[in-house]
Amino acid sequence: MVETDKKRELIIEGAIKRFMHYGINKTTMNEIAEDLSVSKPSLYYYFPDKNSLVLGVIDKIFADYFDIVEKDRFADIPIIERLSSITEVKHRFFQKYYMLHLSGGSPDSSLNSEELKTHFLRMKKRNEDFHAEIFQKSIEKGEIAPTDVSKIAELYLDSQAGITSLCIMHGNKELFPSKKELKTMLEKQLSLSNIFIKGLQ
Amino acid sequence: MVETDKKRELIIEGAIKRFMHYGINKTTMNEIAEDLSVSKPSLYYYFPDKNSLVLGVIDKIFADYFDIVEKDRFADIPIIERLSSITEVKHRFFQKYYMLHLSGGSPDSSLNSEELKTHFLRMKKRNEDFHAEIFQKSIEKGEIAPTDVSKIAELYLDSQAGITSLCIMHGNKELFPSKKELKTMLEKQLSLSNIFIKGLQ
DNA sequence: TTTTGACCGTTGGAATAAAAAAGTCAGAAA
DNA sequence: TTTCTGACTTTTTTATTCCAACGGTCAAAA
Repeated sequence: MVETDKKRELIIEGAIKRFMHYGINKTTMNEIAEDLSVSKPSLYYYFPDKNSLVLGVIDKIFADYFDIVEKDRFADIPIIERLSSITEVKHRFFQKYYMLHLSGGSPDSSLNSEELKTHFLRMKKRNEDFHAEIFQKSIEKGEIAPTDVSKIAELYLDSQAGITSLCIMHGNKELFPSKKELKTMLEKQLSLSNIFIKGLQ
Repeated sequence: MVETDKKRELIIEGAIKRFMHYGINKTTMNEIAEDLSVSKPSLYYYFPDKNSLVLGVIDKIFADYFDIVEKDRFADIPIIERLSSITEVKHRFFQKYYMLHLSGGSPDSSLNSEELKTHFLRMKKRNEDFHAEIFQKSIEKGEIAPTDVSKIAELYLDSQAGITSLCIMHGNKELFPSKKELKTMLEKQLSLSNIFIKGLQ
């Protein structure tokens, strides 16, 4: 069983490599199989369908994200620095996995299953809870005034995601946002984050 | 000449009615002409092409918007109330002209000419200048701390537009956002606006 | 100056065919 | 028994064709 999990991990990593370069829709199960020097049915032995594989990929990416941002969960860091560092992590992930279009709410996929959507909502919820906790701790430290941390966390994340969304929409219709756009996007997110926190004091 | 302008106005108003209901792409020049009980070449006598007509329509809508929001430009109103009322006006326009997809940066149009884009940028700039002025006056009144009002106006408007953008993207893939989505969108924009202003104090 | 019927070149959407992808299965290999 | 595969079927995507409908023009009438 542990061998099986290892294989699943290997497949997911292989899939990620392809997805990062060509996106989910432009990557076929055959290509993933060939990369790993196995047959397509082998893939289907470990994943019942492409959807499940995509789900596995997304799970791994989010797990990596949460691993990083939750690392100093209990460290005593001013909330402004805390959120800035999270924004930068998110920015790295955004660039790295841009081709998967994870920021659009649903990934680059006609495999636009309900399963995937609910999964996304779970991730969003987890991120909101995580941020709510940050706000809660900050309130207890007296950095910011007491509020409904759930609501505020949602609003904060929406305001940040909104900037990303704008960047994607207004972007040149190229495949990839330019370095310059990415830079101004990050700057805006950091500025907005700082003003937001200040507004909660 | 003043007669010509009147006719142009009439055509624009007729076009707006169709655009509001069916969007720009799904409205034909013939339909607009028939609505006004004239022939298609008559339209082309007043507007060289559909692009120009669309441009006229957009100009009118934005003129209406600026007429309303700039009305109490010199009134002594607290900035929070000021921006709230602007947000609500914008919200009304967003709903009313939703089918034209003016919020997406470029309108619902394969007529996606450069002319149109630059025009949009001009409108955006004007709105930014207008908001910068509001921030500037607010600084002079001592409501908020001095800052780079241009930068702040841009960031403020991006944060608001970002929420709209999210609402459009995440929305059910229906033609029109639901009443509920619209309501939460407005609430988020108002909350964010208030926090933003507080963050500038 | 303004308006029109008749006309032309282009385009976008429906329909179809062709290609490629997802997914299955009986059976072999380990 | 668990893992894997070649050969297969079914579904989806892409390419192609075609035609109505659209944007746009023009000579001539009002």
